[in-house]
Amino acid sequence: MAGDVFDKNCPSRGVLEHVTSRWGVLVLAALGERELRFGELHRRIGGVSQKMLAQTLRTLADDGFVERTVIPAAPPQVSYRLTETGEQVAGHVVGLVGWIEQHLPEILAAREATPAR
Amino acid sequence: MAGDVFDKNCPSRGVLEHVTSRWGVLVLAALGERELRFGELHRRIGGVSQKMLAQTLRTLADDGFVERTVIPAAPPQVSYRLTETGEQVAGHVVGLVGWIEQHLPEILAAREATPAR
DNA sequence: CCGTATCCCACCAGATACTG
DNA sequence: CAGTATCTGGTGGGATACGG
Repeated sequence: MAGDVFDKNCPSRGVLEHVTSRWGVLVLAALGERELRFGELHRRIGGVSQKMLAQTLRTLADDGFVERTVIPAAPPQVSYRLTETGEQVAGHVVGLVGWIEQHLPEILAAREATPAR
Repeated sequence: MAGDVFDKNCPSRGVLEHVTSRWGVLVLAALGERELRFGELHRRIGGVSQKMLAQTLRTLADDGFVERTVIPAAPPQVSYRLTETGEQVAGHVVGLVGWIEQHLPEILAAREATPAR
């Protein structure tokens, strides 16, 4: 009943791609810190367009990782937070991202060492 | 000196994209189990083309996560294994992938629950 | 067996403009 | 503020064929 990502027809592939998508990772990492509004997310995640942010939030919401809350007001406010399962995936993502940030120097050093190509 | 993935100009972005790329995740997960030859990787990771597998292995090797070993023989053998830092990233990736495989049922259930769009 | 070389295209994603 | 609409192009990635 569990998935197998090595099987090209397994639906876990899709989920994995949503989570590890270019902006998906960063959205999960950002929401892993705290609940954020659309505009806050937009500012927090450098370089993301409104279009891609909205699209990414939608697929993550569809998979049940993110919850969207509309606060009726003028101007309107929409807030995003992780669901319970969202917290769990985000935990793994945050761990991965944190590791990369920490070890960036040695990775860049390895790249320098790469001979001509 | 550490990276910041939320900064669009930080090089950690590039590393993150290599690691979380469509095939990068699966290569790391596969090599997390054991050292594998090119052909074995090709069979293990369903749906990957030779081109993308070679390309992915190259960028992961450049970042110092994977080591390529040529065994002179006829027919030639080329083996891939994780480096020490590679073991560490792969650990996080394996954790993430494993979580998704385990919780696939509830994620799919959440999708079903998604109203019309 | 382990790749590289070419060709080609879908679609991901950016830019810009517009709306409730 | 929080999006959607439209247009457009770059590139990730597939198919096929060939070479060491």
